Amino acid sequence: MIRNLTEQDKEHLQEALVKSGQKVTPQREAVFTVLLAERDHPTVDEVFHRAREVMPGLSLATVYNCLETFVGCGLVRQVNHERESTRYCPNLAPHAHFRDKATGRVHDIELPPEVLKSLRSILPPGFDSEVIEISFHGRAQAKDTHSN
Amino acid sequence: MIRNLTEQDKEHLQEALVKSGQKVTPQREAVFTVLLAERDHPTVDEVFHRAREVMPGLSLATVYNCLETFVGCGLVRQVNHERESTRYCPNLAPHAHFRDKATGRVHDIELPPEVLKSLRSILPPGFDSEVIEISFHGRAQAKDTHSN
DNA sequence: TTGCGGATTAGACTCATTCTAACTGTGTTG
DNA sequence: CAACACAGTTAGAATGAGTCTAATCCGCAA
Repeated sequence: MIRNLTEQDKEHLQEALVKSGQKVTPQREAVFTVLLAERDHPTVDEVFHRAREVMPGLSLATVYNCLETFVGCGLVRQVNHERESTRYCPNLAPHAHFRDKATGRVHDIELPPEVLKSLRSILPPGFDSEVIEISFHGRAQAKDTHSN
Repeated sequence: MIRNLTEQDKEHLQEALVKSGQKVTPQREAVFTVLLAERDHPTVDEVFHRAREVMPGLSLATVYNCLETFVGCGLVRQVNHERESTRYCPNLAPHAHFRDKATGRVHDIELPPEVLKSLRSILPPGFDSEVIEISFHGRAQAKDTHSN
């Protein structure tokens, strides 16, 4: 179910947008709401269909635009797996992704700072990395209350 | 320059193909040769153009087929970065990839077993991963004699 | 020599994403 | 108030990596 944004979420959205010189619009609120409602790493198309239930005139192009904007101002992360459609994830804490071979679902895997550090340490001198992406692919028999 | 396969490389190719019930063909040899000649993680298109210099009639579809076959029998790995074209890499040792923001080049980063182990350890029970992909994205001032 | 099956081929097709050009809505300036 | 600027939105066209299809090729076995 898509519920409304909490005051806190709204502030978060507004702050991030305004900080990077952009506006809060109904479409952006709708898309952001969808992302927070079900943290299951939806594709653009999934976001589009969910958001349409709330805002029927919304166009696919706008969903692409909104998501790009959010990525640009650090509100959400893109998750790519092989060449499948890009998915979006509002979890900003450093984490890895696990993609279930059987269901296709993506699960967040917590990434302890010391593991992150050991990863950074394998880079030879002269290599300076801003982004590290870690993705597992395999099977999960998890009961999965929440795919996050 | 594209030089011929060494005897060892040929055996490697033949063994892997035959083991999974497939044949050595001139096209497969040509594509494999290209991959080994310059280990710069070429895209399908790049492989196609390089291989054509040696085998002008070669078709793009065949290059796709060959590469898929090689991946299937464990001769090469696919490397994906965001939604860019898939690249191919004949380095089978466990390693991470570093993608240079400035040049777009992909460098292999050695992955020590203990780091790999610590990565595996972050998976909650019930998660069983066959493949781990690690990719860095940033800047490298490396002198780069060899992008491998 | 005929037939079988895997491999190759050109070209059509798919589909996520990007681009384009028109339009909207809001705020600003004269 | 009218004209304008301008970010955001929109529908639909365009792009391009990858896949599919159907015809052909080729080596080998009967």
